[in-house]
Amino acid sequence: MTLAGPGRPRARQSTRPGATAREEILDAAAELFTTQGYATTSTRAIADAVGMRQSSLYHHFGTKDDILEDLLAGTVAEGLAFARAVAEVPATDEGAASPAARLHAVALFDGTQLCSGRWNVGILYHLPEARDERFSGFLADRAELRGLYRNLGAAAVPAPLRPGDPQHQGELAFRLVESLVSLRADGQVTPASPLQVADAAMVLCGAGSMLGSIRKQSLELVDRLGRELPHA
Amino acid sequence: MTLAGPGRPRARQSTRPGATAREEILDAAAELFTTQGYATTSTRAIADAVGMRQSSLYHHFGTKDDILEDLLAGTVAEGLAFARAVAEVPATDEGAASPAARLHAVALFDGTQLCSGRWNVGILYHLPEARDERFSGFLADRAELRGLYRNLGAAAVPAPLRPGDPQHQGELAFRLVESLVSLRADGQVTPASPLQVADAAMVLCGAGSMLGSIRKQSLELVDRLGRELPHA
DNA sequence: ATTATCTATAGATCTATAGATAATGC
DNA sequence: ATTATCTATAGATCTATAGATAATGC
Repeated sequence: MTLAGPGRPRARQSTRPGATAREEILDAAAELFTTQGYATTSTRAIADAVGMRQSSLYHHFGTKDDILEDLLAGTVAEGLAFARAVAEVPATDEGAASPAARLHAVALFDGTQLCSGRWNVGILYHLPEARDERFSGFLADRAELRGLYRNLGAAAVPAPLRPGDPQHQGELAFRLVESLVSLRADGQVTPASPLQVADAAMVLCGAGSMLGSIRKQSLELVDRLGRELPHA
Repeated sequence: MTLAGPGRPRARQSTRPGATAREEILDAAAELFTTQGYATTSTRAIADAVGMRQSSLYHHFGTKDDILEDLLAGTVAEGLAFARAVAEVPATDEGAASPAARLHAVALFDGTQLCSGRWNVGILYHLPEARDERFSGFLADRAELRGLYRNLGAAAVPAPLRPGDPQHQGELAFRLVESLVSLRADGQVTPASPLQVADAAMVLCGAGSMLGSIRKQSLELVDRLGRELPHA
């Protein structure tokens, strides 16, 4: 393995996935940020993990913050797009999208995403740094997603079961899905976890007895709308 | 306000709560670690917040890690002590401690703690740094607490309602309680939140219809055992 | 000319230690 | 003598920039 000389385009034989150097950097950063934290991870550590020099990172990203911003954006974008699509499905064709089934579908889609990536990127939400105004784009997306959960919850739960805040169950559903992040961090996720969590959200909404039909509608929604999503 | 000269014991007139310098440091560190993160918070920033010099911190703590360790220990200790006590309450006196009521009580106690401190210290669990082996004492306590939730859940849920992992509902209850941390971080906690979450855990355990009597037993447990706890 | 890398480094931290100083308590 | 503070600093980072170099593509 010949060392790349100055200026010579690096021989891209890294074991790290990614078609471009930029993607390799994002993958390495995802690994390091999620396992060691943002401030603790130096740009040098990222560069080492990719096999380039620290300063070379700056050809691909303006600042270290830009790397985190990119990762954060990547984690909500698809889930938000799916939730928007679900919220807009017309309710009136052959009854194929009850409010409860919509919420189930959103939870299932989100949960599956949180459990399936190479790294547990959902953990980035929990970084204190992520709450900074620098990342307001990400924060706005996440707030919008949370709002969609709340609205779906309000529509799904029959009025007598929701005293006080009508969006309470939706909020809990959102949090339950996000808890997959901690579950995964503790090594407790199984392939069944996303479905279990989506089901649990239904139970919280008082729809536990209708799980059979809800699941069927939900899977159909995930299948149909998931395919239509612009893929990253 | 005269500046303290070298060696002169600092005039302790800080607005920060704490009878001793050590407690003031812990309070300042709790504020900064929870809002800005661990690595991002310099020992200088902590010292400034307390009104002393950076190096003076090292009279009270050996290293920066020791400060975090102290805070982490403080956040689980009481909850774990309570959960242990609840698990050991004899079940046979006048039926005053059904498994469901025990789980409810533990969730309610924990949740109340997570929502009530001056700072949202539960967020420290989410710091990637906290998962490091350096803090194995804290990690072991937290794992034990999680185990107690799981056992209580298994005892509370009637067998036909728990296919697969018998401790699944207990695990979800644990996560639901912890989600109060994120809820609080997003400014969504109300005084009712801990009870709502404990109730939700009951619904997940299929005990929603017995909430009335469970709540009554739970409050009694919290009241009685909470008073007996060695107070920090 | 453009792209992707390199070497070298400025400038700003940050943690922890060494040693001085003054008040307190015996 | 002990305690709690201070000043000063060593030594190790860390981020981002400047400028050189070589391959590529027009």
